[in-house]
Amino acid sequence: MTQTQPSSGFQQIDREGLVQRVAKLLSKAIVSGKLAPGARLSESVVARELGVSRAPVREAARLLESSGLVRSEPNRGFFVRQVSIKALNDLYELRLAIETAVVERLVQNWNDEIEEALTAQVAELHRVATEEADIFTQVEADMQFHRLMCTGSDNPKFLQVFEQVAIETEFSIMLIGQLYDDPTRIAETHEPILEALRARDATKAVSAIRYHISEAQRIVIDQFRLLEEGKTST
Amino acid sequence: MTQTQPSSGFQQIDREGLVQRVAKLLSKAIVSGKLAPGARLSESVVARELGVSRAPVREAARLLESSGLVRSEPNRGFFVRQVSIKALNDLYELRLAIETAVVERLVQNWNDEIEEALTAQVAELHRVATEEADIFTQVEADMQFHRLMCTGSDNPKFLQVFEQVAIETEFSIMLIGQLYDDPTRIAETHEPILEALRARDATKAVSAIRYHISEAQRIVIDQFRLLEEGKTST
DNA sequence: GAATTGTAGATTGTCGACAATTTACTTGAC
DNA sequence: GTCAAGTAAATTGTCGACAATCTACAATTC
Repeated sequence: MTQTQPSSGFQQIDREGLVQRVAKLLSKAIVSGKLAPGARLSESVVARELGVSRAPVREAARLLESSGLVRSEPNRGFFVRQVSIKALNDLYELRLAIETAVVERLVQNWNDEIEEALTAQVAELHRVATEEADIFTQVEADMQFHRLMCTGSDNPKFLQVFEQVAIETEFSIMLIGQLYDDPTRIAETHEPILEALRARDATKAVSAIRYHISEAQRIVIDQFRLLEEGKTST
Repeated sequence: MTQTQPSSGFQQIDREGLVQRVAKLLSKAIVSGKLAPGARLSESVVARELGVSRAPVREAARLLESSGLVRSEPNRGFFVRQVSIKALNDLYELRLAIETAVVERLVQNWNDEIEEALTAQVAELHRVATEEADIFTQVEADMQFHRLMCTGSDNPKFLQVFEQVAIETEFSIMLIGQLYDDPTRIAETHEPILEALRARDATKAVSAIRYHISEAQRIVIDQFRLLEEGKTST
């Protein structure tokens, strides 16, 4: 057993398959730019580098394929998918569709538990903005807010789709995080959503999330365009 | 550009990995009820039965996991996920969110090519309703209409999500197909959507798709409830 | 010299085998 | 009789090896 019974405050250890760990490492390498877009993702090389067999690498790659980070060609292997401006646009269009539906459901399902969780997360967003310098932590906190909303929608399928695009989303939020001079700005942009939800005002909540995501979309794409120009001019 | 060289009208052959074929077989077995919901999906048994190694079965199972048909527990293997009334409800809520966004985009992107494809597909729906007795063929045609809409939205991510839930959707449409006495009814329910799109009337198109999906949702769930009651009383 | 064909090297696709883990059963104590 | 611990069978997780396929380059022809 994995420590179910009486339980003396032990933490769940590892208990995460090799596949998941490899997948996490790979996605981090891709998002951070260590693996160039379009680059071939050789199974043998990755396997050798990580000191594991090719089987878990293959499965991890297929996992990443379903989340859109890599694409596979039969008998040719896996390639790092390149994020284009269009891809980012498409990503935000999907998020808009999903999260609009999520907040609509949230207004219906609203309860103290959800309110507490989201309120705490906004507080956490403020905390990491002031106390933590690390951008990655801040991005994680941002993601967590949206993840909590999906969880609270009581529709696992919404959460599933969110997790599917989570890595790319994280990547895009990273771009925003680097843009804002003042990190507290990130925290503030989430407050109108929470307020509208608290008031259980569906119309207001929908327009709040639409505004939130559209703004993020604009910023991410502007920032990405800058990044691209810098790259081509080198 | 699926036709590059001089080309002498040959058709693309198979070119589909063993993994994909196994996945298709498994999903068909699940939705057809051959594999009971909640049942363990033993790698070795499936592998032996299909005459292949366990590796492709594993990968196929992981593929099905991302499409929600099976769930995996570490060190315990894969299990057939059971479709509950709530799961069907959730599925249709997701479809509603996605396809609403899709028709909104379709109105913007509308062009002759899309119009032709969708018109032809409605005609095909009528054809299979009258000429083909096979329910499966009819369901395939229904799916194809929605798939074409997603493709036409020019956002690959919408199509991706659609394909993710495609198998479950197919399963649910199968229930509808069995309900309608008159198969042409299926074809007819798609016409208002196409008409609204032709008129490039976003508001009308959205309400048409909402009506279409909501009706399907109602029917599927009623039908499923009937099926469940029949099962428990046995 | 350009285009096609042939060949060698590398890479993926699939397999069977072994180690780690879980499950079902038996045994023993209370 | 019930519960716990121990043990054996079955199953998954991982591995290294071989076959099928692709890629790049050399050889050949026009």
